Amino acid sequence: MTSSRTQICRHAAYAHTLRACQLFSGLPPEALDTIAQLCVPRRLAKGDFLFHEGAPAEGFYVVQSGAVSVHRISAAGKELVIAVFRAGQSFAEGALDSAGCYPANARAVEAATVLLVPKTPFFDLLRRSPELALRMLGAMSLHLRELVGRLDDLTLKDVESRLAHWLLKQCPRPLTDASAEIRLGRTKRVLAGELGTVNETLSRTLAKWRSLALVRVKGSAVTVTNPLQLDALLRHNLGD
Amino acid sequence: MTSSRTQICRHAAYAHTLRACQLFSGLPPEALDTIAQLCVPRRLAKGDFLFHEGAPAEGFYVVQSGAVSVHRISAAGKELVIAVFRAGQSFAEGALDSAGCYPANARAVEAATVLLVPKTPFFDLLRRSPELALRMLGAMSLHLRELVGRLDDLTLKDVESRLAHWLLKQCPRPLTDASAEIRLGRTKRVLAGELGTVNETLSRTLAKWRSLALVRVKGSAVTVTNPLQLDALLRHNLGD
DNA sequence: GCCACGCCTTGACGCAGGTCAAACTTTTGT
DNA sequence: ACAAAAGTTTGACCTGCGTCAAGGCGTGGC
Repeated sequence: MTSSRTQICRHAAYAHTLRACQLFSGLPPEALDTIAQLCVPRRLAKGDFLFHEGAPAEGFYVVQSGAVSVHRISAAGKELVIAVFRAGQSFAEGALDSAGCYPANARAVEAATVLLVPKTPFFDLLRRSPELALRMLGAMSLHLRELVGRLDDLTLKDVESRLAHWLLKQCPRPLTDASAEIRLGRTKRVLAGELGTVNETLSRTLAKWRSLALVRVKGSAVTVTNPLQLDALLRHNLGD
Repeated sequence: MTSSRTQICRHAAYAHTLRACQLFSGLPPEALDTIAQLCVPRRLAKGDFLFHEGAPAEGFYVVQSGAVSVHRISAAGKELVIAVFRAGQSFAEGALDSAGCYPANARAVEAATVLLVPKTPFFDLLRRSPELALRMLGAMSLHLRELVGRLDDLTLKDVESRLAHWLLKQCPRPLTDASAEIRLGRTKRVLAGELGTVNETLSRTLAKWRSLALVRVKGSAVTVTNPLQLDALLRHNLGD
């Protein structure tokens, strides 16, 4: 039957995606296959929601391609970006616990394909494979760390520092004076959101830096003329 | 030998503490005993550090009594409280992963006793007991949720709303007009820290509410005269 | 080509709330 | 019990940044 053949072919592709994922890399092939059997693919156009806050959790996800933003929306209608996940990353592992509701929204910020790993069967798998469970623990621990990082990004630094920090993270070699062009890959309004501010403030900050010759801006590409200088500014803002 | 007797007695006490902990409650007694065997007690005076950011992780902890604050210190020397843990709660489960460094500091905000569950032997236990691993996953997932909650607490609301929200969480029956006395159980400075502000602002907010007869304050006890009114104020702050 | 719509930029303005300082109160150690 | 230390309150001040509004720039439709 061709259908079973395409089936097998799909599963092989899934297994390949899973192997590329931090969470599962290095797992024995048969384990990957077992997990691949469970996976359900989801294709998302830009802007599509994968799930909403409070919706019953079906499982967790692995990104095959594109980008998915996990965020919350406040009562006042403002959006807080918790994290953006790209190919090879997994998210919503927290959905595995009993409560069974997603605590945030997920929406594709660009066209994306993801694999859903359904909760219940995966749970059974976990029960039988401590090794896998340990990996899940590792992944969640990592998310915990990143979340903590985001927390003090948002609370301990002013907008200027956050932007400097973000730009330096994108630089290939941040601690040299080699100028680097950075394609934002998103609208400035969205970037502002990720940094916990609004586009006007972002614009002003870039304008200020432009006048100091720290950066050059052309459309949605920012050239950091001298990463070292930017880093110095960052340190000065914090340490003083 | 008396020493072995006191040993056994200690372990029994540890097991008791563990059972009282969300993470382990309902586990079969022999499992508790096994874990209790591993535990190392730590006694902390107020202000003592349990561990520092970047220190090699020895394991995770269960609070027996008192309170421990997990926090980071920014380059500028400011302190961000990530969470405060009290009797029956466990923390630093993230330390179990490979990296092996604590990502934050832990300090007793009041005199406390905690049990250290050392990483390596507990890891072996996990490897043999999927059930236990699943519980750990649940616990971490919970922490993840709380952290997310903290994230938008800190970013989406103003201080007044955060305090209102916090007080309402402490009310036994938040959506009635039954006045409730709330013992803060911590210094106001610490509470301010947990809310992401400073004591002056906290003080001012309470003063404002006092003048509106929303609360009465006596020492470190706050009486919410009418939770419904406070809730209305909260909704107004957000929704409008 | 031209219009319209969305983005980006810049200026003006207001305010929540952090900092500094000074007085008062409560807790703690001896 | 008393002094020292820590916590709390209040006032005055200042600043980062969010909001509103007005104009410029780029892109796609027709």
